[in-house]
Amino acid sequence: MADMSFQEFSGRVMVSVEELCRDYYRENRDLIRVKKEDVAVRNLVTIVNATIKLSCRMGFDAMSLRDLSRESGLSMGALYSYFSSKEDLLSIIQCHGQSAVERILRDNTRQESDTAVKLRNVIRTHLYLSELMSQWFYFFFMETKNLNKKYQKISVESELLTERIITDILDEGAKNGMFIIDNIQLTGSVIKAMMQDWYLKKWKYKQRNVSVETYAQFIIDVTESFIMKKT
Amino acid sequence: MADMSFQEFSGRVMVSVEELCRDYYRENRDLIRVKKEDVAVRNLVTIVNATIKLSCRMGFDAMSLRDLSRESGLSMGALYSYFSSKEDLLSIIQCHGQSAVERILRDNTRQESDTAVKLRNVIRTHLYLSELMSQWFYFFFMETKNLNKKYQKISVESELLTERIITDILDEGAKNGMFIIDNIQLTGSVIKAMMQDWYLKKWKYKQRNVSVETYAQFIIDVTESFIMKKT
DNA sequence: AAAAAAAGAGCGAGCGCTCGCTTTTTTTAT
DNA sequence: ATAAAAAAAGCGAGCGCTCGCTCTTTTTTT
Repeated sequence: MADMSFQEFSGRVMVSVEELCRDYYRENRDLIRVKKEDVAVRNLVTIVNATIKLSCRMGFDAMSLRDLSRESGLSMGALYSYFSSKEDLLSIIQCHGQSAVERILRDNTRQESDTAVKLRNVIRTHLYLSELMSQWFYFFFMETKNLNKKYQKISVESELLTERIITDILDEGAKNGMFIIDNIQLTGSVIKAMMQDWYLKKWKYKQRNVSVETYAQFIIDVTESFIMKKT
Repeated sequence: MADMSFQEFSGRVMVSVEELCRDYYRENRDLIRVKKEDVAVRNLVTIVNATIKLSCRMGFDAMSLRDLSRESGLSMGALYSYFSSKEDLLSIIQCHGQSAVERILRDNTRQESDTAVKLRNVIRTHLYLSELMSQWFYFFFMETKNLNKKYQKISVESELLTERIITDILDEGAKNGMFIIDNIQLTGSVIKAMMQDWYLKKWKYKQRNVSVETYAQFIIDVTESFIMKKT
């Protein structure tokens, strides 16, 4: 349900980081030198959170593994029990992180018959999530360029999927006569651009005391004024 | 004039890079070990262009000075005749680059009495410029975070100035009754966000064969549908 | 229940290497 | 011949990463 509270959302996200780490652990038991799942998952969560935090402050490239060691409280050797290279660590967070985001979005946008309501819900849900995971979203955006080709492709597909979710709704609305849209793909692109600004320019909106609810409503207003029939 | 051709624009931009380097050279004759202005400016242009090119490919941080040496055709020692540190090089490009952009924008958006026309011209001009200097704009956006506090502040002010140019026109239109706008600042923000998407997601629009003219017109349509009186 | 043995997890000095930057040598232009 | 400019060589610091070792926890034996 898209109108759920921030608290509910927040809970899901925290659970999600642990799930993400557990997924990674189970898929890579052979590479990870730590055998006990509980210990491994706990430390992975610490490592991932520390990486996101440092990367948002100084960039993943500029972050040294000694920085990460200090921030996470784990030694160099311990870190390398969980991943095989610095590049590997980046891929893990990008890949598993983005699929976690997709899962959360899917779980939180239920079926809805009215197309206009559906569009509003999707915009709001995306924005709420990007508020709660703003550091993750910022990380995804800024660090994609440092990935190898394979993971870069996955990242691009993730970007296009989000856009697709929007354009599918726009398409439905155009077909059932609820919306009037000349260029659906471009419309989807700019909606995504406006949503993206929320986490790329967080400092600006925070400084101006713009809440995510205000921003979401504004994006919805802009969108609807463009696609709804003028009466 | 905002409706000038791409060729005219292109010329101004190229001249501008040279001007930028000449300005920097004249202001820092004492620090630069190369005495002949012509030689110095020619090499500075090469260095700056190579830096932008490599930074957009791999990020400024990841670019080593040996990479830059290879790309520019100048030796390590020669490079350090032109700037005093890698950080210094970043600051030079950011600072002189952004003020060059501001100058170009000022020179190319002449006075215009009709507020609506003025708004259209500004949007189009910004987009055209960001197309011609897309690598520069991308560089400004991605590398701001690596600047020291002083230059970071300058960079933020540059971002806000661009927004201000738009909100001033929105304000004028709201006052003379041409536009109906509830939240001028947020409106300016999302216009800027949409414009920014053009150079942040260049790969996407190129892949879809969206021209900058098409995109500009679309942004103008979205904006006007939101702020113009519905008739 | 206590002691012994084994397995798991963590540590951090140190390796090879590349980085930003400097100094020395060579080339070019006047 | 002299000075300017560029190339070449080299420096120490800090990087990602490894590995020998220790400490902790669990399992086995008595």
